[in-house]
Amino acid sequence: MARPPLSTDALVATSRALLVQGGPDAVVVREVARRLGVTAPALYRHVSGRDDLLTLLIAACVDEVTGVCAAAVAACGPGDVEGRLRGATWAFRDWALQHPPEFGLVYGTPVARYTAPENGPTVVAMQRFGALFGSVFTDLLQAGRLRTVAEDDLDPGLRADLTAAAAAMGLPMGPGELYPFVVGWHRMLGVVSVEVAGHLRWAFGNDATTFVRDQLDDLAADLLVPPARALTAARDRATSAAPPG
Amino acid sequence: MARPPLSTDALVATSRALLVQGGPDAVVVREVARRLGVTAPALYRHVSGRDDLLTLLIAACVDEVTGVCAAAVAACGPGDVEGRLRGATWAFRDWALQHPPEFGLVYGTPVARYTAPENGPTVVAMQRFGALFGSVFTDLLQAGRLRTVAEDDLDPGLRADLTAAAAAMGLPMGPGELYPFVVGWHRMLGVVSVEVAGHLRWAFGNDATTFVRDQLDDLAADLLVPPARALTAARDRATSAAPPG
DNA sequence: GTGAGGGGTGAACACTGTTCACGCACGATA
DNA sequence: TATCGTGCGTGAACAGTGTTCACCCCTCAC
Repeated sequence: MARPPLSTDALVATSRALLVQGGPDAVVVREVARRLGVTAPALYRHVSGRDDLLTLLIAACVDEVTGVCAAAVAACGPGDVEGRLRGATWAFRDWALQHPPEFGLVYGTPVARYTAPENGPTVVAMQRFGALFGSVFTDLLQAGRLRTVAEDDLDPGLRADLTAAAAAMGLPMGPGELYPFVVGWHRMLGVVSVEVAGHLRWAFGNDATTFVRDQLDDLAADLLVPPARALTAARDRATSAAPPG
Repeated sequence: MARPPLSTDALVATSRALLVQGGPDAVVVREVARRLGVTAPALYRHVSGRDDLLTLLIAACVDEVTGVCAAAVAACGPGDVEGRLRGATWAFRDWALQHPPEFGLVYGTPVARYTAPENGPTVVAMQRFGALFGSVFTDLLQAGRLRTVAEDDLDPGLRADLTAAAAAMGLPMGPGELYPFVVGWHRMLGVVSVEVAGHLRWAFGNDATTFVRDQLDDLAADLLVPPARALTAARDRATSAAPPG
């Protein structure tokens, strides 16, 4: 009886099922093999070891969360830059809450002894994810809705880091414009991490949704310029960049 | 040759050394025993298993971080309530950054398959930790420096949760007064978690200190009432609580 | 002196990741 | 057609893990 060949997708799906069921320690080479109707050494023909399995799994999860965030962004009207930010943020939080083991694997405490391969699938997946949020913020910037920071107000070391980071990511942003992007990423990831890890249970039991929504709303309020002022801000940008005439 | 008896402290210290050196997976019963000049089954006379070892280790780490935060609080002048908040916050962040494995064990992604024993040493240690920050916030409140929120502005479910939580912790605070406490804890833990986990490296390499200081300063600014206004706020509280006469 | 028990020992069991020699079945080639 | 090479599987094995078991020794109380 011909067995269909082991596909990478099947390896990842099986590993993920184990991860969901029992945490990272439960993704065990022999069990993955067993579920695929095969013995453990067979997996080593397709994957270099358990770490490689985790690498593929992490990359798949990052791709998935990138997908749901991208869908939320795409669902917004063409001019609704604020909706894109809020949609992507909430999509990220929802995915995290619905997939705690996967979230923990990707964004939680680094897995012991595991280090992602340089320029491997995980880092390119992470770059795609970063690019998505980068596009949301560049849209905000172009619409004049991003509350930027004056370069002179930035600590010189910070300014240098931000300039380098923007260049590395290929984002058309100055340091004072990348700053709110980093703040947004940092605070959003923090808010979601703490919720998913359950460190709010002492206050809100098993459902901190309304509190977390408040927190993410506050974050958006800190990052965004209200639409009214945005008009003049956008005009200012336009006139300073290319004087009319 | 008489061997000194195995002390719990020795078990914890040895386990912690292994944790620091190689992450949670490296705290291995046989190796702990080996380093104590004993075989593995001997440990089971003092500890019920590996989970018990982790429980003791987590509790010890929580006690340690509680200690450094308490020291920072104690170092402030008697009236310096703002200094207490900033000192405790920064002490927490410093401890976390200097002890990433311990921080990850305590505040990171929950360890797979490990669940803290109900009312065990870890939860009482956590309660001591919570009580310390609770005292900082009650001091802020009494000094009129805490930016509270009006009860009517709180979602009813949120208000109920906060009321219950304040009662459970024995804090003399209404829901609108506990709210900034929860916000402070949530955002501080998020900020520190993300930094320690290294999820800021893409922007700041290995030293995000100045950025994180900015973030914690912003948090303090959101939580605190400036001293000038605090005078009138404190007077308002005093008069409404106990009219002079 | 004798019994009780705290606290150690080696052996064993069922797991884990990983490697090794082996073998089967296929397609290309002489 | 006969033969080779190779992709892909197998069972056995090794070193390591947490944990339990029967055993034993040393000390202390009576």
